[in-house]
Amino acid sequence: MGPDLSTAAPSRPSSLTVDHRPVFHDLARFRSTLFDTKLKPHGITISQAWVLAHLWRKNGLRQSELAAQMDVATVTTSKLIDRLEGHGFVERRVDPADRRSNRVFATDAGMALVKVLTKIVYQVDAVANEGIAEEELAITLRVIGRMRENLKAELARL
Amino acid sequence: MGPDLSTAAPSRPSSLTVDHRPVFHDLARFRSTLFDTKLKPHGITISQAWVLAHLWRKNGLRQSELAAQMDVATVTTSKLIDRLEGHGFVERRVDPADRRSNRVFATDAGMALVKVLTKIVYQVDAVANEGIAEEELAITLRVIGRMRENLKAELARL
DNA sequence: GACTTATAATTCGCTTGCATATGATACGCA
DNA sequence: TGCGTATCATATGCAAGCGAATTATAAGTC
Repeated sequence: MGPDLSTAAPSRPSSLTVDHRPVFHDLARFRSTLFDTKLKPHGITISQAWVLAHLWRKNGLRQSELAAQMDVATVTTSKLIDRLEGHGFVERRVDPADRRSNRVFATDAGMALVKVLTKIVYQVDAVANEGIAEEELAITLRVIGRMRENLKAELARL
Repeated sequence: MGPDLSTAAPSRPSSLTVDHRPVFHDLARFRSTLFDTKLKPHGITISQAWVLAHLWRKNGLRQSELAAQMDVATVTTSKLIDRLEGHGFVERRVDPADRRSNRVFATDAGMALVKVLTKIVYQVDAVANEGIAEEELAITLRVIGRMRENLKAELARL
């Protein structure tokens, strides 16, 4: 006889409280799928689009800075940039001051996509937030942010 | 000049409200990483563990039923089961009543891992929920669940 | 100046996810 | 009975993550 997943009553709410399934994981997956569907006509994916958003705020970031800002491994940004570069949304230039580094610059076409991303974020949020009270939505976003920080800190500690 | 991501003030809270980064995606990623770290000594990943949790509730599910319950493509379960089977946590038996189907059965070793999973879920939640009021946590979990349903419905509609 | 150590990016190999195509079996209907 | 259609699992190929190993360059130390 295994642990009783169906009647477990934790002292405080946990992710199992919802329906004993990985809600956070599912939610992120569904969001990504919807984003990718909406972005497909523009030739990018949601992960690639976030790279452009970072470059929009500060163009010419080094790949390692990009990785740090996105909390992602450098190898991940490396491949994202490969694809963005392949479509002409971004270009790599070796940093003359440090020849190990690449500076990544969004092209005009790349910059234009940030506008598209912003619009689509609101579209996806509109779908996701349907039927949720504004007050509770605000609480949720704050709590989610805190959870991310908690987990990030724990992973850094390991 | 692109859209002003830094000062956009939507009429109601959106995922951009937090810090203009993909919080939901980050959160799921961090959770998975932490889960996989904790599960590694047991020889499974979090995705594989959820398969076992479903079999714990009803052993002998068909792969397509498993996929439907997990809201995942059948090809995904197929490969998860490959790996679980390779480690002896699960076994496939052709359904005598429908020779197209496989019935998937968790072994004793597989069943034992569900207990481990449950414990680790509470551990990860404990980290994630640090410093969050119980009332707000409850609201968040309910809201997250609703968001998942909203997105799932939209994806089904497309 | 030579040596060691640290950092930047990439390559390789792995897991999870998707879409699409294929082969095998089941089912419905004429 | 047979034929078309639907369903189950898998094969293939792609994107996004990760860790570990590798190469090139910088930086610090003796």
